[in-house]
Amino acid sequence: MANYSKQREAILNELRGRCDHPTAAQVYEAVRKTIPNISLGTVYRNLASLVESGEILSVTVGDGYEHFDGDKSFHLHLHCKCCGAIIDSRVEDKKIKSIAQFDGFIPETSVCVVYGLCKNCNKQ
Amino acid sequence: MANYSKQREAILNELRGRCDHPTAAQVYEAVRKTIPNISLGTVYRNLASLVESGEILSVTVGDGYEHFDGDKSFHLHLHCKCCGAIIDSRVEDKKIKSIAQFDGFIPETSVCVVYGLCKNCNKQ
DNA sequence: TAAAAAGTAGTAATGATTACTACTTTTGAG
DNA sequence: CTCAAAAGTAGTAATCATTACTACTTTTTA
Repeated sequence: MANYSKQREAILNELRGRCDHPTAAQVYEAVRKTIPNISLGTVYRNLASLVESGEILSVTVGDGYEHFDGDKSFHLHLHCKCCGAIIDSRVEDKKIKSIAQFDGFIPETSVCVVYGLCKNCNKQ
Repeated sequence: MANYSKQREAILNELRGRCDHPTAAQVYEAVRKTIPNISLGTVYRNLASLVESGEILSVTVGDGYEHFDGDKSFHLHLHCKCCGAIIDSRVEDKKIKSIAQFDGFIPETSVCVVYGLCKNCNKQ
């Protein structure tokens, strides 16, 4: 379905090689060092297809940008409303509420979204 | 800080009186039945201020719209990639992975974001 | 190895959201 | 009460992250 392309490989490698949550524009800037004439549209298209195929995650925190995460292992994203940081938190089978004690972060609200197929759509 | 306005009250009531996750445009259409000349910009501004004050939640599932939730109690949002439905799931102190059995939903990936203040910003 | 399928660069267009302006409502001190 | 400052609103214009489009290139496969 999805053919190989060096652009998509470079985008995936870039995301897997860093532990932050870059935006499309930030991925673009980074990949340009390897593929100088890559197009921003190509970055957007490949990020979307990598999210679609489940190879990366899309993280939205309400700052006006879509963020991308090459780490699919389950973890929480602590978003500081003050500085805008997105901090990874691994709760490893503990209850979600236990994040209260994580590294001094003061949680206020949380939103969890699980992506998949609902009962009806799974039947079809 | 935030003065009273009948527009914001109507928006908050609308969100608390329904159990889905409407977009700004859907809230606008609904509130227009009560306040016919309310402005779409007013809806956006008040939704943002209600999120800011923690009275409602913003839920993003990657469909290009910001969704709003008047129910602040902790629950998961199951987003069907096929029909686009956003289904509430109350796991009530259970482990996140247990959502696998929820009502026939087939989970594929999940993204949890916790909003609050990081250690550094809490100091200041 | 050639043609169909998929992908790309570069640019134009889209549209959800935000900003702006003149006007109205709310608030609270006098 | 009352009136001015502060906050909010309607209506419209502007923004800008993201998507669509087109001519061209790369990948796939028979």
